[in-house]
Amino acid sequence: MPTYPMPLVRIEIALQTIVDGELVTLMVRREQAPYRDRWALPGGVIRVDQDRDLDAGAQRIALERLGITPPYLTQFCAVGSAGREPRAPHDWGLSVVYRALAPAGTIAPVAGKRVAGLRWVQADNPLPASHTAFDHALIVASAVAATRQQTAALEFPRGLIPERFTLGALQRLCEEVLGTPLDKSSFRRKLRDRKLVESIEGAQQRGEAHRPSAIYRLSSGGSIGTTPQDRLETGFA
Amino acid sequence: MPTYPMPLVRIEIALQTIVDGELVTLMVRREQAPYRDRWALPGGVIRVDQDRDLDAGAQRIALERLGITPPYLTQFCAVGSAGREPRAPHDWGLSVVYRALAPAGTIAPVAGKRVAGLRWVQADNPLPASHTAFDHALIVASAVAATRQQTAALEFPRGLIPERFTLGALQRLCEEVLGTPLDKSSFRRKLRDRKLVESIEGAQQRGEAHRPSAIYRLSSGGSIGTTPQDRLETGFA
DNA sequence: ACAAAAGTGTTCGTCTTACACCCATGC
DNA sequence: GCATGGGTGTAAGACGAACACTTTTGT
Repeated sequence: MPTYPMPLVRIEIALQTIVDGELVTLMVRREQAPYRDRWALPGGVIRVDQDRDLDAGAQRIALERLGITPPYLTQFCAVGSAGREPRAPHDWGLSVVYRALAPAGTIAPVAGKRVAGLRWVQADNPLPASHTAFDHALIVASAVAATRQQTAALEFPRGLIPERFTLGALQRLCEEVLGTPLDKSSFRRKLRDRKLVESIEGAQQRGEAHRPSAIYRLSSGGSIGTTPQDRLETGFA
Repeated sequence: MPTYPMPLVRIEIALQTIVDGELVTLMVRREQAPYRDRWALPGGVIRVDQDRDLDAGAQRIALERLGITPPYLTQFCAVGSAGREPRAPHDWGLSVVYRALAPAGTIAPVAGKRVAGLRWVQADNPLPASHTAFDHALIVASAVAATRQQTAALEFPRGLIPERFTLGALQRLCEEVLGTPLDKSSFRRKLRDRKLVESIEGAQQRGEAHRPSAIYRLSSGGSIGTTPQDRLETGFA
């Protein structure tokens, strides 16, 4: 059989976290054409000699470009067409987009290889299409919508949530992601009914100017994802 | 910059429809190694000289392999790793999986290029892993779960539903997809409340041995998808 | 008349929402 | 004491499941 020219395969990463009480996504300024000096998702080319699979490639690229190993990395979508990769045959590029989530303040990406600058972009104040590269503005908006939808359904996007937390902190986090206030009583009842969290024996948050709070963690069984990738990984649901 | 060897990029299609009142997925018998003679999703290699984008490639491959142009084709997930493509450098293959849906009886795929045989696989009676290729058994199960979840939420997977239908037929269709009976009154109330369907003026289904029924179509606004691809296409939700 | 499916209403229980209220702590 | 957030209870209402019922056709 003949061998056909292949697309250039890239991985892009939409890293989301909370900064100043708001959901933000990391974008980087491109150092090279196309779209030089415009803002894009951090990403890189897959290396078949280094990456065992797509997930491993995403981890490598996060490390190379941002100097971090995100705790939670999940495949989001793939976009591919002619006209997005001048280095490839027929200008044909394929990007597999990953979504990465990290708890507020736990992650400090630094500009790595071929990255001219970093910037947290607020979910509700996106960059105009004229300052962004490819269709990345659209992808960011879509990734934000996904994170909010998960949060609203209390399918916690694991990575965003610290190991140990108080219920108040968890509620604040959700409110920050969603950008809307939640009812305390309802929030807690849902957590209880669906057994999403479990209290850590004896642990207490003291020292604040108010009643001490119990410390919780996500319960192991809780919040099974419903994306194709989740289903594949868990052996379908 | 150096040019790296690229993965072999393929598109696979999970074509689903209703056969004999059951949700089924099409699989094909492989003519070539690897996994020769085992069952896999129909698919093919992307052609950067022919396919404008991934969607166009999926359409071309459906036509070449199955002789059909599915009315509804939506990206599902991407899987890629070393060890799944002997023809590629480092045995590295990347498959973008599409889900295609067609109303019962509207589609008659035929074995096309490099396809040794076709087979409808029932959702609740899947082929054992020992007879399937790659991770395609897992992907099929995952695609079935996605279709059922959409149906249960009355986010109709457009392609499965004919242009015009009676409410009874629509309910039967949902029951066949889900494999469980539904309550007529509840079903209709939901359709009404959420304005998912609209009746076609004056049209009636006559000639059956019972009361004639009104004819409906999906309302234009109804049932916005929530997959990343849906959001990208509609300019985010 | 009868079967068969269309189409509607009604009841009952569950889940959600919104709000009010007590509790424990640091200052 | 009092401000602050933790933690709980409750009444009103929305929603969904289950079931009974009437209507209209062809045979």
